[in-house]
Amino acid sequence: MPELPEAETIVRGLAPGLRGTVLHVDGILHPDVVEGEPDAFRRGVDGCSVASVGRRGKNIVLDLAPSSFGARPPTSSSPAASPGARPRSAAAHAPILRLVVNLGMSGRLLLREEGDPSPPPSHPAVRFRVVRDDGSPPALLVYHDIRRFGRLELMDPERWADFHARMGPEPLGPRFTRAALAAGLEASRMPLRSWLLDQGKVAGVGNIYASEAAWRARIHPARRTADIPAERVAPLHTSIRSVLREAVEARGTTLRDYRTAQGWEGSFGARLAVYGRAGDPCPRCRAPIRRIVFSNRSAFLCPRCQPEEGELASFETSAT
DNA sequence: AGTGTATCCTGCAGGC
DNA sequence: TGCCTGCAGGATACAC
Repeated sequence: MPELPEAETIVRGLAPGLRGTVLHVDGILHPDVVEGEPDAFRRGVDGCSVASVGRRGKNIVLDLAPSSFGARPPTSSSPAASPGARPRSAAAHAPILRLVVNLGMSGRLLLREEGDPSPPPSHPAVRFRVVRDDGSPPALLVYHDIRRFGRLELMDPERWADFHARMGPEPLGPRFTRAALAAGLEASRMPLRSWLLDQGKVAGVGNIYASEAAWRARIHPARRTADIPAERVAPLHTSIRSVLREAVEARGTTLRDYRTAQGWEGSFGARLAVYGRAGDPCPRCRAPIRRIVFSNRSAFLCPRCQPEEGELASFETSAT
């Protein structure tokens, strides 16, 4: 479900309330969402402070460091804490663990402050206590996931380096240049939609924004990337970035399950041009939007704006 | 190299 | 109302 804009929105919602706090695993209600041994996960997380909250592709990343005020007893690798020491001083040279959260199709990360009147999450999978050193009451960080396709993994620096290296450039970052995109497209025979969904090619695009970007760039989603004309690469580059940026500004797209860290819905759904709109008129040319299926997943396009250009392949289509 | 298929799981919408 | 089928924003392993 959640793609880059949704993950980015969650990160922005979590960061102010999580940075500098100490985490304790309060309960692992569904061990299947935790990568590896649940006990090891719990021991690794307990007592760590959150140095920063970030994102890589669709993944939410909490940088963890041994805390100077948490319950974790001092060890040979974490110098004894003096009372009142700031957490970040201990973090400076400590090996950083990373808690990487992939939300799958229906995952949510909800930060619930003490006294929050909203009803408790219906499908909690992992709960964390969020402890602050300013005397304020602890909050609750809940990983909620109806379908449990999401994963929480605690990564050491070596595992993180491998994970990071296997992922393509951030589409909103400086490495994702027009030239890099052109080279990547030319080197592959994949259909454009499959290429965009491949996290090793570019990190963070999912099925919604792949359809939207292809529509903006007027390229058929099944077009082989190596066959995309050179003059369409710049529009595609612009389209990928603009649709992701606009979706971030709108706090993401809520179709069903996605919520921000505060439990709110994203508003970009109202601005989708083609995704989920089979039969509706194309916002550009009024031709009916078409749904096609390939690689076992839906794609949406305007048959007039995004012609197949001689591709022999035919696709199962429907008007609804 | 790239595709189709199956798998993990639950909930919901639509057809009958 | 109830049952059945298909579908869903992701990622991976497998055979071909």
